[in-house]
Amino acid sequence: MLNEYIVSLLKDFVGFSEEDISIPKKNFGDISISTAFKVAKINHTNPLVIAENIKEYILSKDNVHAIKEIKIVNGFTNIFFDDRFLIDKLYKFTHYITDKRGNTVWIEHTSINPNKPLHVGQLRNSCIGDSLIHFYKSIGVNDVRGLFYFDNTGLQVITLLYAIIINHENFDLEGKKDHIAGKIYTKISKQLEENETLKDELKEFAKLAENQNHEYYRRLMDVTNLILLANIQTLRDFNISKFDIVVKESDVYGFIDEVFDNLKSLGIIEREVDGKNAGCFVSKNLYDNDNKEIPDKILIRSNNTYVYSAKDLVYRLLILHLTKFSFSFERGENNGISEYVTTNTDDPNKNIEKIDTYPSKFMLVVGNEQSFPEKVLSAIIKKITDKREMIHIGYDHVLISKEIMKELGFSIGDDTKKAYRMSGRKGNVISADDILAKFTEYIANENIKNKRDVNAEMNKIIASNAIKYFMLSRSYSTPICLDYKEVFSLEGNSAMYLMYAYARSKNILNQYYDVNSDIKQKSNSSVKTDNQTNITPSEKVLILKIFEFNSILKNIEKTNELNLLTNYVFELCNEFSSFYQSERILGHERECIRIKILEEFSKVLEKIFNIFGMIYFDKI
RNA sequence: GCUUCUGUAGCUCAAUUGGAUAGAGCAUCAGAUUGCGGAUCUGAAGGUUACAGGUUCAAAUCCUGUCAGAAGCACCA
Repeated sequence: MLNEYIVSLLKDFVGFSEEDISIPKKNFGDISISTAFKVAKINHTNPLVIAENIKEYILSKDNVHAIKEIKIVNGFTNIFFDDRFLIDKLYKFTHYITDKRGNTVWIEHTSINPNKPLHVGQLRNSCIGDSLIHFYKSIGVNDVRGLFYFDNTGLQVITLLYAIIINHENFDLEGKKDHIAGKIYTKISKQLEENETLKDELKEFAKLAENQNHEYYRRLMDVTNLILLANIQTLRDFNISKFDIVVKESDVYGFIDEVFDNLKSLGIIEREVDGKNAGCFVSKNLYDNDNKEIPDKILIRSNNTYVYSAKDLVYRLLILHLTKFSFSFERGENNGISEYVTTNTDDPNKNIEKIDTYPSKFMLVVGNEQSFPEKVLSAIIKKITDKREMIHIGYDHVLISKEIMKELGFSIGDDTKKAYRMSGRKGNVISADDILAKFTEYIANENIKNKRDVNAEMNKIIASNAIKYFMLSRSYSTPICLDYKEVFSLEGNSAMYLMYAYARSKNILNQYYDVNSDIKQKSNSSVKTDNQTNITPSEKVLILKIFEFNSILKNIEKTNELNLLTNYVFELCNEFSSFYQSERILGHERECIRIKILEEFSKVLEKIFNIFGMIYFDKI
């Protein structure tokens, strides 16, 4: 909005670039330009002189008199806009749309090992991934898809199956299958730690369960599918359901030999003749984005078996259309999971399809501890082609607090640690279901205490919003220490605060619409236009904050950091709250413009709620 | 041991990616309100950005060193 106008004036000014524009923290100006410093550095001149030049330049180009005043402070060029210009922009306000609409952005998140309930750490992953999907859609990218990797093979799930079949653990109990599986898995893990011979038996069992023609394999598929459905149900409770493509690990196996033969012939991986990796196929001579050498990574062991990353690589190459092979997908929503699910059958009765597009931008949301194998895979792909932009969204762990550990029944002793890592084997895990149930109950009690009339369904939605918002409001590199006190906070920068602000603005707007019901039908703007030529200081603060939305969206497109948006929306609601508290809106002589401000405010808020996948209400 | 990341108010986190006077929320204190040591509102206090140097108009941010913490470096999955 405002930035665009300044860019249009300054685009031919030598040394100017769009990044020089920023919104100052205090009342230095409506927007601020720092170009003078850059130019001064190159020319070895005084920045104050350059800033004066910029000022004169802008004023000479400003034919519509949009600018009221320009102040030079410490070398910054600070611009104050004319009220009429701001009002005009308010009535024409539209949200940022990217110029990369034709891009294909595929985002993979929440890869699941189906042997336990989804835990809060994975929930962080889901929240980030799902919100990024909504984000890219909201800025107008046409082809955005959510990918989901389903890890239904490997030792973890086979261990679970062993417990069910050989140890006769009851998987058919009433209840959510992921929770039943989690309990069985924790139990067998303890037994495995204590009993060495059990490990050998498990290895023998694994050979049978990996054989696709064996009964155990079919059973494995059945069990893991049931757990997957339970995991998906959990995500749906958090309003996370935008999965377009599901890739089952079991369907990757069919391609692995041929894809790797290809990689060998291309020289991407080489057999090591001597040294500690003798006999293995390794990736060599890879460089990361900073051109630093990446250590060799074994992909095929000396006994000709594949490591885990190998499967990952094959999956990635197929989905990115970098081999001559491609997945077959079963099409349709009837599987209860997503639009496309991989399959290895060629049953003519089923709706089998190929996907003939691939992403120009592939984003993977995965914990920071995975950054090494991820670097290897990205580097291999970069070696094959530079036509795929690979982005790794790494985030830090979700830890649990001492108090919660105690509550779960772990003896801490005089341990000085403040936070603990979760471990499925030990069973000190907080599942997403548990925290949602606990918080829902907490909200319900709060609402009874405050005599609010809120139904059970709403309590659950409020709880889910709050947890998601909490997860998203931290920058990715910050480890989250889970403590009920913090997650359950309904004050400050929390979802509850935003929902209240929204309900307040909606309340005023609805009252206005009731009185002025004729306006909505007559024109596409729902507000009477008036000839206001000035704005008050408190209005101006809120208007400028609303305009800032677009630069935030632009910035997120560049950095993918969603907490920029949580920070922004909190500040926005703060500005709204103080405006609401100090100024009258309905019945005031400035009613029209103030209603228009509220309309734009609530539109921005709605868009942000949608990005975060938060359900919102007109009334709370 | 090597690599990477992190270190900001008592606590939990921000800081437009090198910008102006480092900001919020809890907690604390002082007022206001009232059947409350509770709830709400207003305000205040709280900082040598782990430490020591360096780079420049400008450093929490970049470079070097030291200290502290976390993760990764498997023929594990």
